[in-house]
Amino acid sequence: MMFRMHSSEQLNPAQQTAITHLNGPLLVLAGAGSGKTRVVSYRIAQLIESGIPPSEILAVTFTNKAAGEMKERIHRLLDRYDHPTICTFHSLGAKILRESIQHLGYAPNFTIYDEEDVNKLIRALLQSLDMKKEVKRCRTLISQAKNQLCSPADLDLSELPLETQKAMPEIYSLYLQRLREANAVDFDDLLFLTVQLFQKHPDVLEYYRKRWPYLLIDEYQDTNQTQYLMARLIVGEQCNLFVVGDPDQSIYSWRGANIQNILNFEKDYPNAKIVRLEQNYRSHPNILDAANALIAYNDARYEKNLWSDREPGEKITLFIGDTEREEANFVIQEIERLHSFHQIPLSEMTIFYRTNFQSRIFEDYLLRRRLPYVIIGGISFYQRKEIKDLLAFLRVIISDHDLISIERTLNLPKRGIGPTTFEKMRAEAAEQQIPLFKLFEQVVSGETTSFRLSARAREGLADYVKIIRALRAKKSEFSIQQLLIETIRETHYLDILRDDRETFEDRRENVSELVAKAHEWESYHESDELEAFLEELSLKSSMDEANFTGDRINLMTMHNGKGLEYQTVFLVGMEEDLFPHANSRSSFEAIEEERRLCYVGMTRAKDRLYLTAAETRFLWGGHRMMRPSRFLREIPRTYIQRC
DNA sequence: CTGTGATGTATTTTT
DNA sequence: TACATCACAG
Repeated sequence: MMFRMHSSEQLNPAQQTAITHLNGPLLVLAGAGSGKTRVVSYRIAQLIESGIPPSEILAVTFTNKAAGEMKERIHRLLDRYDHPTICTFHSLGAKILRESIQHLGYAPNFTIYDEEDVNKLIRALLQSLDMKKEVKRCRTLISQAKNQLCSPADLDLSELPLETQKAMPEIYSLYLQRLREANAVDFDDLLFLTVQLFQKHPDVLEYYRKRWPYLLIDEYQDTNQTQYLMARLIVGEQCNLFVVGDPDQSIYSWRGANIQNILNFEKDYPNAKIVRLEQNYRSHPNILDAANALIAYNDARYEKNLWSDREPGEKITLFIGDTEREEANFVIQEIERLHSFHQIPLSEMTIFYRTNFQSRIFEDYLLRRRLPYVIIGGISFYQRKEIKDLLAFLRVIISDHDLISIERTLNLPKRGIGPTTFEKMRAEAAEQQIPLFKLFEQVVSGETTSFRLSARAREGLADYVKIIRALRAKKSEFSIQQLLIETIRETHYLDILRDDRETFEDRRENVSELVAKAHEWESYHESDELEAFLEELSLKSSMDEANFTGDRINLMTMHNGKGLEYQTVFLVGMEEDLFPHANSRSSFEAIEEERRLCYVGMTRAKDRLYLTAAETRFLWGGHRMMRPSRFLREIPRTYIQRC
């Protein structure tokens, strides 16, 4: 092995086997804390050392954070080489579509719609069908259809009201039509359309097969049907597929992840090799054995025996308070105690909860005790209204088609153009088969007279068109940052914000942060491609924006905790209907997934684990009696001390 | 079209 | 509890 390895990073035999694997399919079953990221990075380095050009290697992750960490590791190992492609599934889809989407009849400057955009689109569409209550359900159904690569007709609609069942096919096709009209794709399309592209155009597929003969996939247990097929298509007959995952950490089935993908790997790839990483380098045996005992209650899994050769460590502390206030108070006291008597840094302690709303009470107590903390996840910077507004302007600068961004910006500031007028113009543009913005220009110039507008609306529209045109004219000579500043000035955006005096200061700060970010992006990327900038931002999640620096207590959902580790972990709200969540009660599979989530939470802890609950809790607008979570019963008493 | 106030209803997890 | 949506008036 030519690349340098730190002596502290000696490899065990199983890791060694995985890393030196060269061709053909390999599944690495990597238990929690077994050195998974290290194995993937070393394997990439090993491939390169053995003469494979870095450009022929593609490594796919689920989060930008994981991709970033992997890149960093590889750069450390092999700084003198070109880098392989390391990205998330979604950005891979975006990259491929950016290059080749014209084969599917879209323009390459397509916009990526996020959840909010999609909601707006569906709402508008359901309004015309007089079923606006079903927005959420329709969105989920459409998303499921795309994630499972089936038409909505193949979905199980039996649970739904009859009306919805009947309307679904129409809604779906209308939805697809609107997206095309807007030259936009949704999140699921980044994968769905990529697979369609591969299936309909074998020559295009062939190109990508040759480009990346070596494919690695991290967190394979979280792949959905579309991702599964995408991988299958890319690896082709050669099948140099290296996947890493842990079925016990599959926690995204609600987003379409299919745990069978990893459980059936040997069947899908008949000559597959399997390597098990069972030594855990993270946790004390007490914690690990407790987690093992819990997860053993699940049926759908590979048997495995994760072990650790560390000292047994402390027992898990269980605390059940009378109320959620008492629970929070206990947690904060323990944090203070560990911090001052055991010198445990605040940043090495974390509070994990099942649902976001639970963070509030802990925030209250942390604030009261003046302890620094950070909530990871939650609303992302890029989901804030003021940020979305400004980015929507930038999108309109790029695209004539983008319905949602036009709708969003058209009335900023107020121009007397409401939903009715907007819908009229949208329909007219669709009728004439021209981009919406083109129609605006025609209306303003008097070319189109097929419908009338109020004088105020006409004036407003003229103003809007003038502003967008002016900004477009400046696009090529201005940097992104300058363009952003110009947008803010032209639209008097700060004045718009000033209308709400409560939030003005915060929002103005966010706006200047965005301007700063644009500048930062440009200096880092040596590119002033507005399109690339916007694409990167639309694929950012709240997790990517999370700031882990500084000595602060981290608070987050258990889902967000995956992939992290802390010296001390507090798993709070261990109560039936909260965890496992009430919505999982009815299904056996759903309960198993909750149990896996608990397993993930527990195995984040290196030295200390606390499980806490409350007997009564303010929930659903009233005080409710809570029963302890079944998971508490499933963990053998020998590992637990009651406090 | 816009702004206000009241009423209702939802709180899982998110790339 | 808190926010979103809705109805109504200006």
